[in-house]
Amino acid sequence: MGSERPILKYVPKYSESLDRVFQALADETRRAIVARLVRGPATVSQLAEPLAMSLPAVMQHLQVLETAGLVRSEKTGRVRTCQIDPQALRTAEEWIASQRTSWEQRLDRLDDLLAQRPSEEPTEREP
Amino acid sequence: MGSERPILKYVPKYSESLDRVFQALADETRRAIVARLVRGPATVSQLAEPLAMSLPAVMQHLQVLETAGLVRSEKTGRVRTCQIDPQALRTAEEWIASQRTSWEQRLDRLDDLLAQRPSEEPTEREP
DNA sequence: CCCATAGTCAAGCATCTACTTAAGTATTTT
DNA sequence: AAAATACTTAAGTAGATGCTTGACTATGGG
Repeated sequence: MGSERPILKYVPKYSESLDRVFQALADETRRAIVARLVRGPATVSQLAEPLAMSLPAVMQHLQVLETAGLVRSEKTGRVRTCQIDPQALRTAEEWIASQRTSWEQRLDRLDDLLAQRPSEEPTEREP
Repeated sequence: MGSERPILKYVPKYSESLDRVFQALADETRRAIVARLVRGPATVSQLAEPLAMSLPAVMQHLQVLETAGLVRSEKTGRVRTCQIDPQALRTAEEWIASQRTSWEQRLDRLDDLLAQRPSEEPTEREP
């Protein structure tokens, strides 16, 4: 109650695409598919082959990966060939990296403060 | 029936922790909490304040983040103070980076091949 | 002591997920 | 043309998720 933030609540909405990418990567099967495709294109059957589940299940995972923009695929004849699209992967990596950067910068500022004033009350608990 | 892989299917199981981290990051509210904590510790109420949901809902998100190892918290008196634990974030970043690296190495090898033999049958479905 | 604060616990509920099986539809291959 | 291959679609299901409300428990002032 102490603070005077705007009445309008901050409803996060700015990036559904990150939602989809992280959601896609949150499943081990889908990470396995990504890891496979990173080494080169593959057909649906090739992707399914080492996985302990039905073909339709694999297709559903592929759908999730495609919706997330992590994989693209193209059908030629009766064969669908899949490959990764590295852009979405980069987006996810960048979000994490930017958080880490903020964190590290903050630690640096903290170090500076502590170095300047060795016995001060820690600034930690938020102004 | 072309291939002769082992009957034993490859059941992915090696990293539940990546599951939990990516799952945690797959929600915009939780990413907002991480982004907030990256700038310094905060109490549960402070975290909840800009979010358009009930306190218990925020607690549940915090639970997810803690289980994923992204956040640690400690209760002093009646106040619980939360801070990020950057290690889990790094683990996720490293997984993504390792995939990107594999992808880039593969592209490099492909470039080499194409440079050596300019008019050969393409080894891949790749330009 | 009283009561506001800060957080917790427990149900309940509408979705969403990750599968499954069964039954298709195109394309080769023979 | 018939059979095999490579997906695709549809429908169903058990369990996980993201929220809610209501009741409850400590703590810290006044």
